[in-house]
Amino acid sequence: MIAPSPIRPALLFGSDPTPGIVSVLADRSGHARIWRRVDGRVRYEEATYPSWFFLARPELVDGLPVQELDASVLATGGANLQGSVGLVKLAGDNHFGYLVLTDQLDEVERRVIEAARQGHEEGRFTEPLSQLIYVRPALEQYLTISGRTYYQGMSYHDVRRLQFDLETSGLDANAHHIFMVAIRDSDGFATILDTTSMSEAELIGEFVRIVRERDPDIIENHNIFEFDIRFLVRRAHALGVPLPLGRDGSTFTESRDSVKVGAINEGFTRFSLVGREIVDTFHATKRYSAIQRDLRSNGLKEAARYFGVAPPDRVYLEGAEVYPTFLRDPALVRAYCMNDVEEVASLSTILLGPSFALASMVPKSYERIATAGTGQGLIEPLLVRAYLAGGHSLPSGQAVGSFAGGRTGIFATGIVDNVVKADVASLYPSIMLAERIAPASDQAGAFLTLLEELTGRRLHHKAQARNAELSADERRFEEAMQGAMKVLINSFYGMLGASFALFCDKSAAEQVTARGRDILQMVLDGLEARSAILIEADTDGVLFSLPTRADGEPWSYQTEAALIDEVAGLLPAGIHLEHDGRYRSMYSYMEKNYALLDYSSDVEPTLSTRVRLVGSAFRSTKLEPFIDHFLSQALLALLRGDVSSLQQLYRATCADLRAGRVPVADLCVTMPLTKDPEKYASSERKEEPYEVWINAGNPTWKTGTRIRYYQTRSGKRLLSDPPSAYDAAYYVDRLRTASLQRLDKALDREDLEAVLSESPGLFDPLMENVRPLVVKYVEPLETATPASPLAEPAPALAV
DNA sequence: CTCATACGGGG
DNA sequence: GTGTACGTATGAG
Repeated sequence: MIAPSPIRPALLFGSDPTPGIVSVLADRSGHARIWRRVDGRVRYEEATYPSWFFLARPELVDGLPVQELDASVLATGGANLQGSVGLVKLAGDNHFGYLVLTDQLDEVERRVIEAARQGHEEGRFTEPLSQLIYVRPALEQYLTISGRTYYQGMSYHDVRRLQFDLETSGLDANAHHIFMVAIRDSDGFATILDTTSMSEAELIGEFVRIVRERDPDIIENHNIFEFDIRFLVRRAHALGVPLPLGRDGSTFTESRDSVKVGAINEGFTRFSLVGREIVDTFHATKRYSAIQRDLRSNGLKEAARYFGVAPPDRVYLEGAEVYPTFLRDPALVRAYCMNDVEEVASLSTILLGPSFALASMVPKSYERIATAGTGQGLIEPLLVRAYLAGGHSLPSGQAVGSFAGGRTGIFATGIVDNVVKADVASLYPSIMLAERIAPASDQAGAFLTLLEELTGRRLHHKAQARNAELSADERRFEEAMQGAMKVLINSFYGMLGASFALFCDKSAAEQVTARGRDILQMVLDGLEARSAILIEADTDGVLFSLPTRADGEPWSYQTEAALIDEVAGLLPAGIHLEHDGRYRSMYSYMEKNYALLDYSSDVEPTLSTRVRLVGSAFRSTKLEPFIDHFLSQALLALLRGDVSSLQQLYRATCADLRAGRVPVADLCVTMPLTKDPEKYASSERKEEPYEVWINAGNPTWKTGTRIRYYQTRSGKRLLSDPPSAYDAAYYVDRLRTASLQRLDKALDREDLEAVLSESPGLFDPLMENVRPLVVKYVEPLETATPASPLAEPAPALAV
């Protein structure tokens, strides 16, 4: 545990530093149940607290036993209500001018809603209910008014995290069964149960016993909500096995919730346990890849490889192969299943660390912070806590509508060398601080105070994270704090433009983006004036290329940094331009779609580690594997300026195809059958995967079945059927079409067609003479993205 | 060509 | 009562 800092601003962490809270359950009658982990042991405590809500019209509590209270009771978080309803007149003239305190929230809220309905009927006021009362979930009420948060003084190593993974005979809990479960936790426990030595019911019972014995604070897996828990609950119910996994012996509860992925809210069914937090690395992965566009799939295996945490001897099995493999080689599937939970443990360390640290600041449960948006999800609860403690009236939210966003544009496509990335550090927060831009409704001045506090503290934590005098655990704690603060700092702007956020302010948001566009333009002008070739700009950063030096020497980091410093000198005070990466070359394909080649590739030109494919155009998971592989190799050759290699590669691939040397599995597409047979039959509309499956003599299927098939001369054929010769001409054509499209911007059209030819043509250019193409747009394709107010600038996750 | 619909993940 | 949103691939017309 980390001792609380002596200067610990309540604005950021809440006023009560009670350490070690790992879970809380609060009800609407003012009872809170608290689990704390102190020195590794879990203890249970209870507390009482007043429920609260903000109110716009005091007459809505007329007829209730109202007791007028002074705002000073709020600072101490207490009020002795004893059945009465506390009413506090708040300072300032924001919309919600009153705070109501009660220990019978159900009854009081019901009465207020009834009074509102009557008021509407009698025409005394017309505001919708949301403009009359502002009420939060009970758990947030407890944390907000008590000033407590989760995980004070804890590092990610101080909580016990348990990962479990089911292996099943299929995806449908009504038709399939569980045959294996792997369980591990962050304190070194690991075990595997399977049906070679017990029944499915015994396996579930044993799983329950182990989880209760290990008593984890956090339970994790990849797609745990949509798959593992749902499947477990269904099978346990069918077999009559109880699942008392909560800390009070209760079982899962279900609720509809949503996870914020980029600008989007995705619905999901949340399963919850009393006293424990449940988080999903699938959600975390999706949230990451919505921002960082070079993760190609959100699947566990792909994500683990991407973050470099896949064990070197990792066992890979196709989903459909898992159960058949278990029947003949259970040991192999045990290894596979244990690899899964190990990867989940590593992924959550990387992706959920910032959410963990945020939970020590924001008055919400960790599991909800892990799915929350940034503006309304993180900043608003901090401001509401500050307003509540300060006894200040609260503004109400409204629809914001669209407004002009960041400056984005593409200035050149093709293959460019000597590429540098520069970006303005924390552009929007810096603008808000430099220009003192805050919501007009922030009468208490909390917005900029918090932002300033966070900016200063983050630098401190960042420095401490590199302080060699601290222990490894302390340094990890410091790193997590600075990462969490970075997320918060980048979230302030998002709240301004978020419709129905209490403190939203369209005009303030517009001021920020307008100033941001001006500043980026200054950067672009400054770079161009110094002979840089602009490639692409997006909100707060720019990719540009430097022309080959007159003396033929390569550019060094130092000269690039000096150039950026020069341009930085043109910018207003408080705005910092930084060198953010350098690349040997780049293939600029479309806006936000490009490939980058590291300088280290000169030494070691290997594929996967040296070429970074960014953007959805390169992401398509539906390509046949051999095309996907070819394109990566082709891009590597192009980025190295080696057109002959590209041609050789193309010809070799075509020759392999024609000679029947390409394994059929590399030619297959993989498609899911997501509709059940009845639904497909009634949809009237023919879809290839279903037709292939039916034509192969399969009248029915289970939903979720994934099939793989390839093209033969006589039609599509399933990989699982007896093998047949594939249609080489078809695949040569597929290769050519896909390559012509993806490499279109890299070479002149005629050159590209000559390079991608199977045999030499009469008028073909010599490969030595084919030069990669660069097209500069005279009129830069400039845009001020019609702002989706929710598309916040990437709150880059600290990884 | 344009328009409409389904998909992302888990065994 | 507001956020069923994003970008892409496929099939139908």
